[in-house]
Amino acid sequence: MNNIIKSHTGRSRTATLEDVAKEAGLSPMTVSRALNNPKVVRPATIARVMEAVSATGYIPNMLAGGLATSRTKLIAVVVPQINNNMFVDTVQAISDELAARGYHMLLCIVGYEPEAETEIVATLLSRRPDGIVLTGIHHTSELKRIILNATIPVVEIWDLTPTPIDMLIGFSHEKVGNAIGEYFTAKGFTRFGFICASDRRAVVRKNGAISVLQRNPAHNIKEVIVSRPANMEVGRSALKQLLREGERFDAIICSSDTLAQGAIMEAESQGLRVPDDFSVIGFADLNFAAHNRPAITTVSVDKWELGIRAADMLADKIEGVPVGEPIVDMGYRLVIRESA
Amino acid sequence: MNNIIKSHTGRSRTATLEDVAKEAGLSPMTVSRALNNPKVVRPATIARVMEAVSATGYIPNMLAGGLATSRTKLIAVVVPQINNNMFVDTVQAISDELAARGYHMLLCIVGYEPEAETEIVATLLSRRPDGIVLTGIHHTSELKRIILNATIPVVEIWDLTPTPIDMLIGFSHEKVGNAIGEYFTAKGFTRFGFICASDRRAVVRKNGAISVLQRNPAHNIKEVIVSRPANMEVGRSALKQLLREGERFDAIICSSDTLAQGAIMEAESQGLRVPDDFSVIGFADLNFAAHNRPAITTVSVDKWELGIRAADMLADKIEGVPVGEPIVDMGYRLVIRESA
DNA sequence: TTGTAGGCGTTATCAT
DNA sequence: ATGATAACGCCTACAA
Repeated sequence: MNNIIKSHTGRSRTATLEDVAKEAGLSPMTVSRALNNPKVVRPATIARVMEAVSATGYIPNMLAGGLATSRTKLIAVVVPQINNNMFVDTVQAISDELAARGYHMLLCIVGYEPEAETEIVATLLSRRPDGIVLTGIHHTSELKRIILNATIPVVEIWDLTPTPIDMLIGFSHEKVGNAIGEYFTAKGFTRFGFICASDRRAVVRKNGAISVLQRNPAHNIKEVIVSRPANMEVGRSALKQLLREGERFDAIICSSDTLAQGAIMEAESQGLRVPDDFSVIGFADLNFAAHNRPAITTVSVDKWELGIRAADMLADKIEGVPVGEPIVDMGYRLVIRESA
Repeated sequence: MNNIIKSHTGRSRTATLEDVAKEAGLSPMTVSRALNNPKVVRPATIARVMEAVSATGYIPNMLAGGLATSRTKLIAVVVPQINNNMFVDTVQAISDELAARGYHMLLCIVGYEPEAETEIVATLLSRRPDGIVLTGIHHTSELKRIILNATIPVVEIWDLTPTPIDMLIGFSHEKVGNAIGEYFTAKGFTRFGFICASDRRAVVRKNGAISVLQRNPAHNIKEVIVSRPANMEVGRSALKQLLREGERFDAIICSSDTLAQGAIMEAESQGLRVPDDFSVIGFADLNFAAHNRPAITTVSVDKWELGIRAADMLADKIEGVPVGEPIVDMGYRLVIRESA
């Protein structure tokens, strides 16, 4: 198969619609229609086109197509991190669903600084994506301005607010925290240690829990804020720190299952037993939580479904399919296992 | 700021170079140069342009730019999965490095079937990426044909072969297996259980180990091949399966640290001690391996550095910077900790 | 240092 | 059902 076209300058280039058209003895426009809107083309013609396509090794140029139609079939996805287990499921779900609907995913990993996010999104928009997924609800006003100006569908994920930029799917971090607080209040616990990542949503969960725990006058709370990444090692050393001064706890409340796993490891390495000596609770129901020893009590959110639905909301809106509620509360589930 | 331009049809559109040019009283070409090649433009002119840019809210259109220059500043990255901990570090490293060099990342998660990969890469090429990262060295010949025809720089990662498509950075899975086999041979172990993921590279590692272990006539090997995803739960149930018939082992060889962690959990839940009752070894040195109880003995590869260098090789080649060796062996390191 | 003309590869629109 | 023409927004190449 000879599918490198020699241009008149002698340089080889990749085949274009026009090359295919020549090969098939048709006009470029007919070839374009055969490829994108076959219903309106005679079957025999389509066959000729297909033959010419494989003869020339034609691969459509979506830059040109996008320029002509203002539709790129590109979705930009902006997340703070992917190597912390929190967002990978959601990202993979978004990717899967978008692929199934004929979109490609431009993935941007921007860290936790709104300013960095703003700068990167501005460059992203120069790709003219059909839609954009943003993590969280806290963005610079500059970012909001840029996005609104681009008049592009947006889904914010992983948080909740009555005033999203456009669409939103997530859950209330404050209520997650409240639920944890209520669970331990009901148990009559009073001495708490928090191991909290230094990101905004983790802090909201922590404060949600504290606001409930404080209703009990006997409450006693110690906090350790850990820097990212919130991995197991960090969980271990945070617990070490909490335990250092001989303090005793009823429960250790961690802002992720990874930190909880680390805390449990550290406890056991100090000869303490979870939940006998104290309880440990995590967050997110990461894939190991149910199978840890002890199995980790946690608050579960359906990260996969969240991604699927975010992708669908976006694709629906782009394609003019009526989107139901633009604000979706995915809820959460307190999953009681062995550790608390 | 009034930055929505009304076109003559009355519809609002986003600003173009021409809008900026009008605003600044210059030609579009001068604006383009001020933005992309400021050295050749008078500073005062640049200032006028910048003012007009922010007055109009101009965001460059890279579709048009890419069409004109045949350079997109886009890199396609193709990986089988991201939610198994194996590839996330590498992907994030690639993303970081590409961003630093002014590229965006089109991420495709294609699973483990070469045919699916082929199909998706074909659609990817219609974005005219400047380069492409492929995971592994096993691709369909169709894929190779398409890619060679596109004459686009390629880096294959996470494996080694003398005959890559273009460039390559990775390590030898067979040698990783050999190293594990030799380690246990030296210990005089003879009874082995393998917990192996059903992916091609994992199987190569396993066979690399077995080929060494078999030199000892007394060897005794049981295998469990687990289906993806290779998470902790799967590791637990695989060990359960190995132990079911009362069989005893000297070592359990797992194709990832995640499986190893699961195996250890299961062992302890059955009252067995690692490494007292048997050793367990993993692979990849995932972030929890060093901090597990017992700390997991594993084979470490520098996943982050691999990603950085893959991105750099690609960017260098694209930009005409001389790339050194097109085939880079990242090597591996047997990290002996507590579990074996 | 700045401007003009033409083309990158596709599709919308109007014509046949 | 198919074709011709004119955008889409930018940049290369040449001109001033």
